[in-house]
Amino acid sequence: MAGRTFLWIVFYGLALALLAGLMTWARYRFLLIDHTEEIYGLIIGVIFIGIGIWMGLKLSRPKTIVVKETVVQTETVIREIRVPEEKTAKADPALLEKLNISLREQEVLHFLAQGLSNEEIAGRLFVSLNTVKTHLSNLYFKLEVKRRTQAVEKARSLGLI
Amino acid sequence: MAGRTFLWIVFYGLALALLAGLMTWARYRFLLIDHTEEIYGLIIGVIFIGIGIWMGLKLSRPKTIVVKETVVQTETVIREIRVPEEKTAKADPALLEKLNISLREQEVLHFLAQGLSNEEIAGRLFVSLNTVKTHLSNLYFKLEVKRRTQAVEKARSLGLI
DNA sequence: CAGTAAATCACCCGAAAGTATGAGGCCGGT
DNA sequence: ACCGGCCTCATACTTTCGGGTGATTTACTG
Repeated sequence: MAGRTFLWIVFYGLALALLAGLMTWARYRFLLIDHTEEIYGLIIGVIFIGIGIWMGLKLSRPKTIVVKETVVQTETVIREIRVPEEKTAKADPALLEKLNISLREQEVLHFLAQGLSNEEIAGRLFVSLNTVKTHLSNLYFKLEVKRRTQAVEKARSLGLI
Repeated sequence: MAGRTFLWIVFYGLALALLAGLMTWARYRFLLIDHTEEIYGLIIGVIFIGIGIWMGLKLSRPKTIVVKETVVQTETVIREIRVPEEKTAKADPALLEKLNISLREQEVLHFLAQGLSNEEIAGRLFVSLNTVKTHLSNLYFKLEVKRRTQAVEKARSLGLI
């Protein structure tokens, strides 16, 4: 993702230059107006923060996950590290598929089992609280449970955790 | 989500306020200088580029997700080590005493781990909902957790379950 | 290209969970 | 007899969850 980030920075620079030019132009254009600078500062601020946020969201989207041996990726995976397994070591392959549990849902489930709140999960996954809720709802449905605690129990008993 | 969006808005406001302040300051500070606006532009650019980059990095920070025993990450190598968290195996005797967990609390914990709701636990123990809540509160305090899911996790890692 | 699935997010609303505080009864030890 | 721990319950209030609905974007597939 480094390359992409770099590109974005370049893009940023260009945009900045453009805006600087715009400001200079505006200076002569609207010389009479009073709080020109503040206004343009605000506009620029808004625009740039907007760009920043949008950018961040864009960048954070592509997730890479490894399930079992399979690497599912949307972006570049630079390195993989294998952490020696201790236990667990079972039941994932067809089970997940059978239950139709998506990647995102797995991630949510994972954090759920750690006792994180929805808010915290949202933070970890860089998505909104509402999104987490949606994933959870779907997860509950697929696991046929009603509460998060039950979901954890079920997942545990199924070896999903 | 309301929460996060709200945060962003606040952040927005703060950033803009900061900017406005900076500009006002700069205005008096460099009143004599000619290219004031360019300087503003520069400052603004720097600040917001900073913000943008920070956001970009934060949001695109190599996330490491552990599914099963495998860790994948993008970019920088940050090792995520799964510590078995004590894994005290069994340990009930002295541990319970050490944690000062009473009988009733143990029972509640037991049902908690099954994914029962407070209402259901109250039903099983033939006490009121409020009583269950009280037990839970005390339990949370003794386990140093905030939520039921965490309590279950902790109890599990401590071998209380 | 239409259809579908996944992922994202929002808003509303009611239910469940959790916090804080107080209080009364019971029991064992000093 | 008093104290402290445990169990019980209540009231009041805040926060978090979960359900329901709808919408958009992206990507894959027939």
